[in-house]
Amino acid sequence: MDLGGTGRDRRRAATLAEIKAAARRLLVDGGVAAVGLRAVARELGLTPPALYRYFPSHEALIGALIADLYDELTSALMQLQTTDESPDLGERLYLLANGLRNWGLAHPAEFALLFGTAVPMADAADHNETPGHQAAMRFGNVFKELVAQVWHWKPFPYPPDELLGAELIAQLTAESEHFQGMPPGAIYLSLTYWTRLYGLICMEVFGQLHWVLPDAGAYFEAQLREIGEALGLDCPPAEQ
Amino acid sequence: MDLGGTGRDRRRAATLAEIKAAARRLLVDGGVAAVGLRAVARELGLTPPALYRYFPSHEALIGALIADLYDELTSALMQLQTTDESPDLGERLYLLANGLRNWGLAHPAEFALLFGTAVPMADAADHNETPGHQAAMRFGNVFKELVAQVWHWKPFPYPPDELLGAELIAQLTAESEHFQGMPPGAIYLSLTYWTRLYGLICMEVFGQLHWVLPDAGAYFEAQLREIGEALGLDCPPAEQ
DNA sequence: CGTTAACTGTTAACGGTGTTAACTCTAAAC
DNA sequence: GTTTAGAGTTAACACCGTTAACAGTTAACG
Repeated sequence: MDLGGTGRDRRRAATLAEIKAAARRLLVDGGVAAVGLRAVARELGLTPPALYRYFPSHEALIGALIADLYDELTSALMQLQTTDESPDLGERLYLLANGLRNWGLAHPAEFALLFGTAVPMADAADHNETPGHQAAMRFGNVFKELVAQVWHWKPFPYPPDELLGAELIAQLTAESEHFQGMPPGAIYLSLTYWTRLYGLICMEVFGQLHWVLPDAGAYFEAQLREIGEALGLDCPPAEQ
Repeated sequence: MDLGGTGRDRRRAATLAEIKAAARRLLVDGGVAAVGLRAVARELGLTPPALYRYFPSHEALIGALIADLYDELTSALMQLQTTDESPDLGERLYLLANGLRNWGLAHPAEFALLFGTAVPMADAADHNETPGHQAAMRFGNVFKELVAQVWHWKPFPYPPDELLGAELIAQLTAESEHFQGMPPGAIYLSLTYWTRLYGLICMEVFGQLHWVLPDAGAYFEAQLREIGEALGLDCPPAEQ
């Protein structure tokens, strides 16, 4: 490791990292609104226009921050899996779910930046190839791949096609290649797992569950057990 | 109705309504960021400081807009129920769920303002008695009351206490009075219904489902059928 | 080595925002 | 008919993202 060298591009990379670190710092205590171009510049003793040598706009800076956060979350979840030695892939899914929740609870501001109100009316069909979007795809693939592994490790029973309807089956079949050849009914159950997990964590982190449950931890555990059993996984029972 | 009278307080109420109408208009095409104090003033030919005769701050204006939107959504959902003549309360729940979804899809900007990234780090325990919060409570009560009516109309089977764990049961029991005396297990199922519904609609409206399902309508229908059956309700089958 | 070019940072300025203070005018109140 | 409260104005402040023109340093090249 030859960090801090005198090379010019290394100095550039260093200040670039400092910028993103300052942006992260401002994000943590102050929310998304607090990470402004001038605030970041002020944080490291620079004048605002200097940042334009590193990012073409404020939006680009936020985008880079988003991409970094996605990658950080992705690698954290992947490391959580590889750490697990047991061959029980269901347990890995359990670890992934809890890992995502714990990350969100530990970093609410970052979580809000990544998952709060994403593209209400942006061009969805268009090829928005922003680095943040690519990082989000890599993040989504972590779940996709694990759930496909779980399926091929121990195929779980899934609802019959008649129960889901022809249109939904058609859509799910089109996505089969992205799920390593899983049948549409199994993809449906996997999607249910993801949807419920995502909704639960968002509601808890964003505080929309506090007005009915003071501590959503026990509720989350119960829900996780429920959706885990829907995938034929045996989960740890609730402690009495 | 004596609208448009020459009274001074009536003139005040009229311009107040105009302000909120302009804010709503800006919100619809442009998102939350577009509804600025100066933009609203510009919209109705006033100078920015004039608005301070009606709202103490920009934040208060947004708050009033939020409260109005909550009330609009609440009354829309309540009217949807009272319109239903049939004694099948399960169908009313189905109507409520679809009504919420349709409102979100029809008014994505308003939906994002109400349900996107709410209070990531705000004081939750403190008595934040903003009009928006009160309106949100009234909105939540629509679901609470209907689900309690459904329970007393046709009690549905619920998971045994041992399966949920002692801690969760304790929390749910504490909320029993808000659910008209429903047992904790039934409250748990009701909460599951709300959680899944909320998560589903948020993901669809915010476009976080497009990258796997082009049209989430069929998926929503299937999920609604699933969580409806969990409450012992017979839902319309999927059309083939 | 000396010159040139690229890069990093600066200052000054523009238009935008929310907000305040001081002032004018009009319409209700006594 | 005088007084008073309210609605609206202008001017200004501090902040924001962004751009243009300029200075200093540092690498590259003949």
